[in-house]
Amino acid sequence: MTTWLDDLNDAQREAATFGGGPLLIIAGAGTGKTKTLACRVAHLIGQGVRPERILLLTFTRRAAAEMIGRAQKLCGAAETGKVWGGTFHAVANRLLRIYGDALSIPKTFTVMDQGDAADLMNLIRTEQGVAKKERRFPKKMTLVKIYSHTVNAQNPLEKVLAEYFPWCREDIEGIKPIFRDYTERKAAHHLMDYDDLLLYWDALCHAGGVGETVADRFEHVLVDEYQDTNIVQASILRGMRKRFENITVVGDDAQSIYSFRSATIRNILDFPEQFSGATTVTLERNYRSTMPILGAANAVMDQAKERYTKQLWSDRESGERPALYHCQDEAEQTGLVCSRILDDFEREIPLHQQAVLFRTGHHSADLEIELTRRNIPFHKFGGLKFIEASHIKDTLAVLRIIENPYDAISWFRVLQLLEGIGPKTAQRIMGGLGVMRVPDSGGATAVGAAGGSAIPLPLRALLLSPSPVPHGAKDAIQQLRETVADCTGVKILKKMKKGTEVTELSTADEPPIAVQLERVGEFLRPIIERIYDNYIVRLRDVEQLAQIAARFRSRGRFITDLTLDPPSATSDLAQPPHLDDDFLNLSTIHSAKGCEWSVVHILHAADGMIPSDMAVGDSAGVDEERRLLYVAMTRAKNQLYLYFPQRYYHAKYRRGDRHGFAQISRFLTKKVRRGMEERIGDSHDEDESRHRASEVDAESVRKGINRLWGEEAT
DNA sequence: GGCATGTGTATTTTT
DNA sequence: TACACATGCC
Repeated sequence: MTTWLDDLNDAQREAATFGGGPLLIIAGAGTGKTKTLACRVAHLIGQGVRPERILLLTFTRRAAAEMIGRAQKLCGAAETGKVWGGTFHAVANRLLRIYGDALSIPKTFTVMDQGDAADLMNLIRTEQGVAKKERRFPKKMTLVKIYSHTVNAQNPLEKVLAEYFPWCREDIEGIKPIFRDYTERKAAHHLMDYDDLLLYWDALCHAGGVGETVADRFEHVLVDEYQDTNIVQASILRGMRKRFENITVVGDDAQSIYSFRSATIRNILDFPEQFSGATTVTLERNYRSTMPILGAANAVMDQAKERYTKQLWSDRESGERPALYHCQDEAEQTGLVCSRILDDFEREIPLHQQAVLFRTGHHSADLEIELTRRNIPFHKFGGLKFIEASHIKDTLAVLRIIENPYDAISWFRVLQLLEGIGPKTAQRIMGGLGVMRVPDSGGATAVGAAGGSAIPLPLRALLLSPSPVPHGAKDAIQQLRETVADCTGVKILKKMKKGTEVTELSTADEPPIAVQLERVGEFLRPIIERIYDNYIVRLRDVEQLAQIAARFRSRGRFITDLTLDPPSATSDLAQPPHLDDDFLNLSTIHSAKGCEWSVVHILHAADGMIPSDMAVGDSAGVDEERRLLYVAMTRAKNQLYLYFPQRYYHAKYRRGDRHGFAQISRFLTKKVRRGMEERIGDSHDEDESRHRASEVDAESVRKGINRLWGEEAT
């Protein structure tokens, strides 16, 4: 028997060495889920399963890489890296590029992120003129959300509107044709949104013939974070398991926090029915947190009406109780967090063992400023991403029209960057180039089979002919033309034939991708300087993008990888990573999933923040916010701090006054707080906060006095 | 008609 | 901050 199995407890070992057939592992927070799954992979390989016949579906690429790495260490097999690991979306992309032919999907399809989807939605929305009606029509983002909900939950539009978007119910007749057009256009322009990746994978594995081929590629399928999968994903798994019944899913219903992405808890609850003969193993022993932390987290979850009963326990009895700080306002919260972090750092807890968690990306804005001021280095996960910045999208759009010249969204974006070209002219030009014309053979091979030498139609048209361009934009178009030519290795030759000038194209090898990006950067520089305020930073970002690109073999891989697995922190881009650097972690709670730290700080434990007042409309929303707090609390190993700023200057609370008083999060009930140590965040530790305290106005002084005999803001 | 520019406003979470 | 919408300019 392999010795590493001795490290596992009984339940973990049962799961890791389970023979075959469907297996459901209910794994509470910190119960060694990753370890168990990694051991299972190692065990399977040890049993002679070929690594490339194992499919490991995780929530992020990072999680897959970590598990495969751990498995490799355990079983020592060099080829462990051949395990297919990644997110559902990334795996779908990989399979569709191999087997897409069967569904007439062109190999060079472009993956759209949510922003791209919104752009396309907006284009159609404007064209159909629905926006002009007297009623306010749903905005592009709302349309994308409605669409995504509809297809991901496989729910009729009417129901989705009634249930999640009741204020858009009357617009249903306007929405229908937009969605129809949206679907058609994606096909015509070789575009796939995130939902398509799943839908086509589902179609692929349920198709006769090719479906068996795809499914038989894998002997074992393992799925992590199963509580956050949706109906389509469950269907994919059924399709993938028509012959081999070997499927393992791991999850925790108490940590389901992605219902906004149509994840349904039913998948995990109904697993035994969907895969008959399933064995269930429950992991209840928590190895992560001290008992006081676990007790507080359990007390939060005890408020939930419906839940899978499992009692997490830990033998880590010692340790402080979680602390709840009542602060005057956000400034005091910021000061306290900084002091605590530095204190712990002094006590030799490195920064990377500490994390600050919050509900939404901008909740950390004030803290980020202060951290920067005090020279405390940090990485931020979640929130606005590098890739979503408009100048980065501009850069990628140029690459994308070269990669997939039928990508109308990217053309539309790029053309409008040129001075003198707005939406109308852009569309006219696109018409002239033939971007809107679907290649005749209908897709499967039209672009792919053309091979390296032939230039796809729209590019050819751009390089050769002066399509209808307003005079003012002639120069700009010429710049674009030269950029595209340089990036594709095409030479534009002007020759005289029979007295008239003829333009010819000669193809050569494409320059390396780093060179292409440099060229695109050159093209964009004057544009970025013209249209954006803080262009210096943005230009630097574009340069940084070129650095990342250099790591990729092909332009296509680079573009797809960036949309499917965007760098989650700006610092992911720093290259090469300095391992000895110590960074504090800032993260949205969603992005903190699966992580753990010695010390965790949770900001803004106020009603309206956690739970977010966007989510308190129905009880399901409130339940999910509660689970969110639970996830945040259970990230902590040794110390947990929560902060409740009582006063907000936010406009939302403004009612004739400059500020408003908040209420403490409804989840921090008396019972929960009994397990915590409540502290008034005053100025015992630092000059800084003493200084702040002296600035408070009379009202907060009275407030502060009241707090001394326990009266709370209500 | 179509584009550039200015003003007001609403902002969750992510593949 | 980025977007939607309105106005003014060519």
